[in-house]
Amino acid sequence: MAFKEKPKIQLEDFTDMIDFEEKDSSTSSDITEIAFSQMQSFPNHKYKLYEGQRLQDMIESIKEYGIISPIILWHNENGDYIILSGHNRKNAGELAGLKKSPAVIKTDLTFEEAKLIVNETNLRQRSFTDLSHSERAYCLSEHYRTMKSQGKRNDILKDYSLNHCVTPPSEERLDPDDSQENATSSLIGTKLRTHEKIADNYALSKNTVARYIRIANLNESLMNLLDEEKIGFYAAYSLSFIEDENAQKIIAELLIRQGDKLDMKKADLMRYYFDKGKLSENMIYEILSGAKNKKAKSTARKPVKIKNTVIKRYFTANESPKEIEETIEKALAMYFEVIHSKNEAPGDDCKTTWT
DNA sequence: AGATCCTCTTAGCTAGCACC
DNA sequence: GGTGCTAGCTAAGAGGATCT
Repeated sequence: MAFKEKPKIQLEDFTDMIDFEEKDSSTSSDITEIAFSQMQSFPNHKYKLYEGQRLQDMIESIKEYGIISPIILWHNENGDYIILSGHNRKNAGELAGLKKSPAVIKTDLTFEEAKLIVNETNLRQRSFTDLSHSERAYCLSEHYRTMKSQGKRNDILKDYSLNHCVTPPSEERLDPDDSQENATSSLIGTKLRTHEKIADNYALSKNTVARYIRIANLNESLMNLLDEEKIGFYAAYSLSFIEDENAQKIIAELLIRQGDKLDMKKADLMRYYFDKGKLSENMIYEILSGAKNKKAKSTARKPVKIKNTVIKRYFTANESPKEIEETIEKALAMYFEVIHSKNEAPGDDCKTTWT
């Protein structure tokens, strides 16, 4: 599929993506009726369709009232009608026995713009916390990539908002006085701290955003296992460093076959052996089965712990850990000074023994 | 920016103890 | 011996701080 190149627009932050200011009058927005058979899913659509009660409710609603909110379609250069917003409505509509749906047809979009609309409309229908880990990873990595590459399209989102009677998540995003700010962003100094800006938008820490973006590197099978909680979030993060398609495939297959949950320890171990170039299929099997459960001994000294009963013997409850640490350090300095002076003392052969 | 380290919280497990 | 409570330990999950 060939996508047209459009001049790049710099994007400062998330508010830029959902600026409702009408800027592009070349895009048609009339509502028309399109047969479901003509509609195609967006390529690599990562958002899962409703299931269970939610789907049933949607089908019942469509049977009673029909599809009230038009599906947004992208009529691309190949003449295809690609769904930007409305995968669930199409699915439920078909199950309700309908053959067609009202639709808003969009033309003159780049693939990146289309993808941006898919992400944003999905986020407006469902809150971020409702999304599965894989959907969050996809959404954040796309958001990150878009902010890095820049570009936006506001008119479609305006249409979407009008057609769906959606209140934007934040007043700030719709503030008409803010239009200049929300429009194409300035060219200087706005690409810094991308993770932090994204983190602010989703109420996450920047580290969590970075972890989700890494997790987006996992293959589909591992993503599904993550969503099914067969892999912990942090275990998935460790696996994301295993940037080998075949290794990821083997891990997923073995996990599915064994039906076990992959914990952080095993995931860390796999990453460790991958980094050393020793993560063979056999090694993966051994790690998952528990036969291989320890990294090679580290040469780094392990931290020394002092039991609470010892601490209580020498320190009061008022003394902070820092004060205790300082006192222990001074005591050790005195101890080694005594040892040193005794060893140096002339004619003194006997060494002090400490028990 | 990305990776790693460190710290805090929580849950699960175990040992020790008192009581019946 | 069985039961219940408590304290202590460990590992995992989560997020902030720091390093490269």
